[in-house]
Amino acid sequence: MTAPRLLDVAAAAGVSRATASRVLAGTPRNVDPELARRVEDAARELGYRTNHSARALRTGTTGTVGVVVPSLANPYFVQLADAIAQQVRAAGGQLVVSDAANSVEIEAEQIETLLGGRVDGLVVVPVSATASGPAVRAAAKRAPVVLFDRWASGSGTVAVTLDNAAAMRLLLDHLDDLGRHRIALVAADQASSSGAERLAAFTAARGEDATTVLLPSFTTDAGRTAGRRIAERRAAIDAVVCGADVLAVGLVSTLQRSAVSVPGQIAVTGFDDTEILELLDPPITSIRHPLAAMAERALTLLQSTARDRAETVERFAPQLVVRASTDAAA
Amino acid sequence: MTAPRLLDVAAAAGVSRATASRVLAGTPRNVDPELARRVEDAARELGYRTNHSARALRTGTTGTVGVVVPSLANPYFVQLADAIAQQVRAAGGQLVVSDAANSVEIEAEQIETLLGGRVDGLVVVPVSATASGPAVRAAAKRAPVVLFDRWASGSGTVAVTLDNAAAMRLLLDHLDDLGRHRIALVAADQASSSGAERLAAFTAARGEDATTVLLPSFTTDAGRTAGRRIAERRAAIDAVVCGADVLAVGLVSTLQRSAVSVPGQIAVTGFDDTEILELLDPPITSIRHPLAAMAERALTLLQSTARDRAETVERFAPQLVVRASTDAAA
DNA sequence: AGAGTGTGGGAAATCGATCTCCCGAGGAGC
DNA sequence: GCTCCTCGGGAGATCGATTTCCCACACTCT
Repeated sequence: MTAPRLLDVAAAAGVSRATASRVLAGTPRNVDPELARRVEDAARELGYRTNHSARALRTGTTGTVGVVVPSLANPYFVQLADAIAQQVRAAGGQLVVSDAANSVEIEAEQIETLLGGRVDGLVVVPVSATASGPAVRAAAKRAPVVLFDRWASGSGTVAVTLDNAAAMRLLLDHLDDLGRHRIALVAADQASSSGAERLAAFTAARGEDATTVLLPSFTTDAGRTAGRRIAERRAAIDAVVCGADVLAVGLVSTLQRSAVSVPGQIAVTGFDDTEILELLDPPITSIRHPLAAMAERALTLLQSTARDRAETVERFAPQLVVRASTDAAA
Repeated sequence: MTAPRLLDVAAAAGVSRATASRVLAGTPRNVDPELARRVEDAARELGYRTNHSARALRTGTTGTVGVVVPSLANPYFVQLADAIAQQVRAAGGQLVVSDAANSVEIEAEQIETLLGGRVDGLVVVPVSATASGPAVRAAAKRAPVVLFDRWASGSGTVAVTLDNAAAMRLLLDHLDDLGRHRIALVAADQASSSGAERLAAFTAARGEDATTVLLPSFTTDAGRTAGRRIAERRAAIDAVVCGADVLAVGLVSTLQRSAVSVPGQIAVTGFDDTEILELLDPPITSIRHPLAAMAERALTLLQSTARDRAETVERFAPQLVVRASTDAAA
């Protein structure tokens, strides 16, 4: 009762292993349709499944892609990983996801494990724009690597990201249109490229002395802290742009607790358009990433073995999703 | 510049491939310490990495475990998968996670993909206590399978779960101790074993005519709906037990919006102790699963090839985590 | 009819690590 | 001093699919 091998299928169909392989693996080689049918029938009858280890050994590819994200506790990264998983599966592969626990060291370990393991390529959402570079660069020598959502300097690798500057402009213009001009930014994780870019874009648009609250990490708890500070200055502010949804959720709940109405007194926006936005009343305006398109592009880049591609950053267009936290009519 | 093979290491160390393999793979066979050192040095120097495809082909095991969860949109399942990932990595393996999108059909597909793929064993959190059985049973013929967190009848497989009845008792006793006796249950997904068990335990304790609100799915939105219904009956109720944290979150936010104070007028408990509990004020009392211990047990079961083990359910003891949603002093 | 062209399909090498023999050397026992 | 045993370690088979030759046959063209 051992599993049937290609040899068994070939024998049952009365052909050689070579022919059976050509038929089942779909090698672009002409095979007599009659033989092909016999092989397929035999395979079906025997319940044949190709042995991936053997194929991997012979072809040198595993059909598995690895992803390293900063933290799976942030639902945005879960969504992101899911978008990549969709693409990978559509291509008949598997995805292995690792969590870097927001630590550059653990990130390096995870990258190492995945590479030492059995992946054809790696998609990395780097924890830090500076400190993640070396590990990624080292990894890129051993397998194709693409950065995703964030870049890391010194990585020597392409990055597929959102156009954060454009996103910030969308948000600010939207708030301006609503007559909100005293806008504060609540930003986190300046060490990440996305955090830094969002802050930079905000500062560029509103000037150095616009109110900003900088937090260490993209967590809801940090959003709470920000909420307290914003509540104190409620008189001077009529809108808050948050650098991440998780921040916005914490912020809104804290504001409401302080009897600040949203969007009545202060409008709030998030960033990333995760599902947790629906946790609160009101639902929160946010920026949607074109994750499917980005994931597709990332996988295309992984496959094109152009490993000498320069350290470039591709930016995808964001989309503004208006909800009641900025426009009560929405 | 091709990757070094075991042969190269053996040559560099002046030994045979067999010896090099014994040293590097740690086969329990005595090897001269001097030779072992030479092999290790050579391996390090050459930057040797064992080719997992070759090893997998030869040994017939891949070192990869697959997990299928009902939905990664529910943070509890993300935590659960993470707990399993920890254990698997500790054992030097990899984890592949799949999302069944709360559908029995997609679940069957994912199981099929993982098995066809390259996993040594499968951990499944079945979507349905009845409908998931056949797919699991079929899978169990091809590879070791362990159910996790929920069981499925007809699966012919062991399940490692929480003792939901005990958990419900913990919650009800806690509420009783606080003087809350008019308790309602908000439950979801009766098709899952956990949903059904929680409802059954509640009914057993409080009687058939205790207030229950049944919802189709474990989502925050469902929690909102429940919130509206509970708010209507606020006079008759002083506590609500939710069958899942995501429900509690939606419920609390809706109650508060309806000017029902928590825990003042109505105490609320969750289930699963996920991190989103901290999203709201007040933090929500919940039940913590001993996920690490459960994951460890599940992997032990996977490894013991006792595939003829009967269809049994192992239940782990829950832990009550008291927070301000029931006891404002907490 | 013979040479040239093309096409389907088989035999055997190959991927790299592991594992089963089996041999040789050194030590113990009588 | 000889036999037996133990233990380290090497040669080669093996896992199963892919892929590279290369042969054989059929058909066309001169």
